[in-house]
Amino acid sequence: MSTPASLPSRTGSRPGGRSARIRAAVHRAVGELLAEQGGEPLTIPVVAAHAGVHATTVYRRWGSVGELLTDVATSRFSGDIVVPDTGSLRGDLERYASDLARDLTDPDTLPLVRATIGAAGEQGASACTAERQQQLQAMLERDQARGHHTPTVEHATDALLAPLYYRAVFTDQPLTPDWTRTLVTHLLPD
Amino acid sequence: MSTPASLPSRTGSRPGGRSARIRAAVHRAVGELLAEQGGEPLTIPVVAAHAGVHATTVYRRWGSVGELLTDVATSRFSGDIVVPDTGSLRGDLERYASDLARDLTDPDTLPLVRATIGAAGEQGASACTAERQQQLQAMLERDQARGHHTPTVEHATDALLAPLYYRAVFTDQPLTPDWTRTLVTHLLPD
DNA sequence: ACACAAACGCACTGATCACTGCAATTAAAG
DNA sequence: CTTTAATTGCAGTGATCAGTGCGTTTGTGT
Repeated sequence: MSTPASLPSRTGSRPGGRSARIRAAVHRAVGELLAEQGGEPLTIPVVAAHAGVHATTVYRRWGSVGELLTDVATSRFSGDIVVPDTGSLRGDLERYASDLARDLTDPDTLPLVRATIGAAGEQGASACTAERQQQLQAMLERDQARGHHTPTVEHATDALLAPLYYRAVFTDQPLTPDWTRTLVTHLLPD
Repeated sequence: MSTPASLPSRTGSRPGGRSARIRAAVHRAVGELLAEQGGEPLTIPVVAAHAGVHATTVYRRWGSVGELLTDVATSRFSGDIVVPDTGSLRGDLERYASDLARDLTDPDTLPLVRATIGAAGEQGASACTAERQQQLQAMLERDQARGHHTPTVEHATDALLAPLYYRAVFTDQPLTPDWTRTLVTHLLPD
């Protein structure tokens, strides 16, 4: 899945090779096209042309726009947010919710999420949120290991992830810092 | 926008006319095609053929798949759930959340929501949730008129609508009755 | 019944899309 | 350096899509 990092071969699949460069160009093209003309249907020939690559290459590597968007979403939404470690669960969650809100506010993010959901269905949707779920679980388990009373992953998902994604995807209301703090407060009333 | 209901003319635009019949057939075709082959891109010629209508008609009446899906979602998600009146806010919300959960669990609903979001962006997304927001607000205002301490629409949206839609759209977890009741309990701890 | 307007069916057209062999280039191994 | 495999570029194909002009049908008003 990911490129091996400890292979100092002078040639080949190091992260500047041709294959990797094309992949990056296509990913960038998808993001730019979605940001520009968010509503219009994304097709492979258009993406390929905008990336300076032949459509054949895109067809062979990704197959369909759904798989392409899933791939773009997976790499776009992995590693972009780090799990904070402030010492307290409240601090961690406030920081994490704030980071996630900023991420979702990025003008490029929302069109990508919407297009991925539309073209790749459940697979695409999980590509947008899979890592969030894991990160949230990591923070909760760490707090539980400290011997605290910790809300379940299910409850935390309902109280934090769900409102953030819902407001971003389904409404046009802004994801303000005050509001994200309120979400954490409702989850942790103590 | 909608057909006038108080015009008892013997002919014309009563709800069985040709125009209305075609509209219904196209709407039904969209639903069936999305339910069958949820992932594949929906095109106007395919919808028209499946509805037994010529593609030209669909192009002229709706213009694009985005507008068509927005129209389908709007009529599909309006009037399908009635605001309950059990006498207490908790009863109303539990009933309403349960109805909404059942609605979102319908095999035809989810593909429609996802496709509409993908093809019509923010406009499509709001077509799926606009009425929910109003209905929730109606229940809250009615309770407030009784002189009770009522949560804000914002809080209720975060605690009910958001988890329901998030779980349906982004995860594969089921929307069980127990879980929906838990959502209401977390919103109304008294 | 008649005239008028609106909506639909039909037969097209240009453009784009998804896809397929084949040659050329590039990367990896001996 | 040579060999071998994988990836990409290229040109071309059938199929589908989006859109247009025109005749016909359907609905509305006089």
